[in-house]
Amino acid sequence: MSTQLFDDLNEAQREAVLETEGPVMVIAGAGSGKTRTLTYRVAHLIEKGIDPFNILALTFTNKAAREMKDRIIALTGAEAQNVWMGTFHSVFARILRIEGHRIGYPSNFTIYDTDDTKRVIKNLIRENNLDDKIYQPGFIIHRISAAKTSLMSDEDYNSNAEIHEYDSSSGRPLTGKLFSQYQNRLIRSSAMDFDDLLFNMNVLLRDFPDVLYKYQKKFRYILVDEYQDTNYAQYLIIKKLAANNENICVVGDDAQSIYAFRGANIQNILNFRNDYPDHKVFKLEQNYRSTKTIVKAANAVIVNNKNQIFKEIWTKNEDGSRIRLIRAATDTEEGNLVAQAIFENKMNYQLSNASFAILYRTNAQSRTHEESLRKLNIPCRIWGGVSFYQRKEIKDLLAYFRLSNNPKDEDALLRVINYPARGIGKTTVDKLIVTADERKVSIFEIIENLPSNRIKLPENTLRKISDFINMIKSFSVQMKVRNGYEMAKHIALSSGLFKEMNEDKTPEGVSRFENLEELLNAVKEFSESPRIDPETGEMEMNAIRTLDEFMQDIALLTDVDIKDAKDDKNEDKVNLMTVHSAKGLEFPYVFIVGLEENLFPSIQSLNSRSDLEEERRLFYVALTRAQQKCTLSYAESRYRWGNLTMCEPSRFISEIPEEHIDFPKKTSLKKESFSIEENFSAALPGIASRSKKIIIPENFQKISTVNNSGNTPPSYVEDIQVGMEVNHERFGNGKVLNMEGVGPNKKATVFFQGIGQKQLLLRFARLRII
DNA sequence: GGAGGCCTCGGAAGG
DNA sequence: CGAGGCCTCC
Repeated sequence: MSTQLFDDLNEAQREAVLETEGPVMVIAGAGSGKTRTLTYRVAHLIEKGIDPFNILALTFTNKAAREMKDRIIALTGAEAQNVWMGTFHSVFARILRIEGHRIGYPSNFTIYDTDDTKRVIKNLIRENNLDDKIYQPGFIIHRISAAKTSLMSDEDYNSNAEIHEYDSSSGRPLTGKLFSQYQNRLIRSSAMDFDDLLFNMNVLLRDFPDVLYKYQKKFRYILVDEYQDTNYAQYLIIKKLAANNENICVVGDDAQSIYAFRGANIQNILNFRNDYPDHKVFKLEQNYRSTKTIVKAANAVIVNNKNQIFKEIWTKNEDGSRIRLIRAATDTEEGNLVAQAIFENKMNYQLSNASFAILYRTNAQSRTHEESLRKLNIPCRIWGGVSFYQRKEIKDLLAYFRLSNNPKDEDALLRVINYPARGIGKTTVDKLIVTADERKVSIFEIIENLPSNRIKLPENTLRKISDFINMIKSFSVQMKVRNGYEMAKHIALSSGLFKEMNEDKTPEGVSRFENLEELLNAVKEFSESPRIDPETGEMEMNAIRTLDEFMQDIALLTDVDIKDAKDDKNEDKVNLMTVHSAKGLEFPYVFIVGLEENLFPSIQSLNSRSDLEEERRLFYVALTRAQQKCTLSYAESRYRWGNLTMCEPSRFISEIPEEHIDFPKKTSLKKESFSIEENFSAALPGIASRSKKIIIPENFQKISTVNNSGNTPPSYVEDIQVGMEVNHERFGNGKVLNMEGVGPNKKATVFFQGIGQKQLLLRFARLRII
């Protein structure tokens, strides 16, 4: 196997694999075989006789970890299962479950995700009677997260004069107080948020020399993927763990750093040479993925960034076809043209659907493309978006699991104490919160001993609370011993959640119910898998897998990690995803859509140069996903939140040298625009009065009415009928030809024909007339 | 205490 | 547009 192992590598890759001792930095350009190098490096270590238990490999996504592990197992055999490989968060959560008792955390602590955090912060803002316009939850969360990431505790935060000055001058002097309250609430809930996992890991390594020593000894070889995306807290953990052996290998590409917004510090990779003076650097510059055209175009774009490590990406691959640019009149047309291009390529070259990817800047763009593809009967899969685990029904059931696993978990308790409704209302809950705050214990501890706590509540309410708590207590006891799937089903039934969901027969309700079943399926699959002892690596075939075991890392999972019963991932479908989630992937044919100023680059990035550089790196990542062909597209007008806006093509398009890109020949639209508000009024009296002014371009084939009237069913629709005459100054007289889906909460579509071949589409979506 | 109407306001990205 | 929150009414 060894010979084969090295035959598969080029010289730079081989050197990076063989240099196992001492600090090593691998600068890996896009498509240069980075994963292969990392995989083979670990395989080589195992072949050399290093115990897999002594190898720590950190990645950024669960998917990357899983794929790498599978490949290593394929190379070296099953013992590679024992390599400590996972995301920073999952590996440190695992360690914190073992060592956390030293800093006051039980091993069953709950991990709060961003939604949970947001709920807690919102509650605190309300309890403090603060104005959430000034104390915006998002802002407070960002301040707290940034502090934790730079290893600043709430005490540090509150005793720092400069910070206090900053918060005061921005009108939020109580930010530090909220930080402390938030932290107290987490601690009394036995919970950590994502930042705490990294923060507390640092505390452990800082304050407990024996822990530091234990893990330094254990992790003799450390590998870090995507090093350019590490933040300070992560950087410091790695540095401490590696301090003794210094067998550390970091792999990254500064040109693909796209997570500065969440604290990733590109300086970590730039400073590696200072941290480890004896380091060796290997640059992987040969691209195996893309055509010459794509590589050159990407190089020409990224060269516009000031901040970067010099490297020259090149390829032996063929020239390939030029990059194509699609210009569309509207977002809908963009979707149709892209779908059509996919259809044609598919037919002409006999390609599978999975050869195609549509990459966009924001998830909101996915819908148009999904619809366009469906019209041509091309199946597609949308990656990411609203995560499975963020759906309300899933969070609710998980909250029951969480609460049973850790009754101190206040966020879980508040979520389900009255859902499904059991007569424990807001007034009661507020009373409980106040009492818990006064006595500095968790709400569960208060309601566990309601009589002795002498809280004045009606007899009826007391009984309801006591029923609830007995139910949770019984769950708690059972969940440690019963089979996980049985237990999950039991909770879903006796909590009343299943019944609640099952009664809703609307399509949304049915889908929610199916989601719950899917979660149960995930538990089932887990319950049926063999248990692997984390210490010895041995498989225990007959061990009962319980629900509290399942709950360990649930907050760290994303929807990509759950096996979707309704959608086999091997099915042949076109891939739709954001550029961020496309990182690390490659496709023969890539479409980068929505290339408009204010969208890609995003409007928020345009104020500072560093943000714009990150957007450019993002575009670079998008381009370098393509193996064979790359097509760019933009629309000249786009609906955003119901408003039609005019768009300019992205500046990034013009950064591609003309020799590599085909511009569309004909101008499809003139740049002028006009308002048709008055004409609307004339044509359809009463409607335009409630419509926002809309601007449509000349020669425009489709327009929609726009309104902001909320979710009220249209009551007027009878006023517009098929056959009705409409007058339009520009398009002439027409007739309403068709109306679809008229009715409460539905969209009414009205077609009418104007002069010549033009057709106007009016969409009266939930329009209200006074 | 709860359901549902009505209005406001946001607007990216992952563990 | 649509999620979330407030407010009213039952």
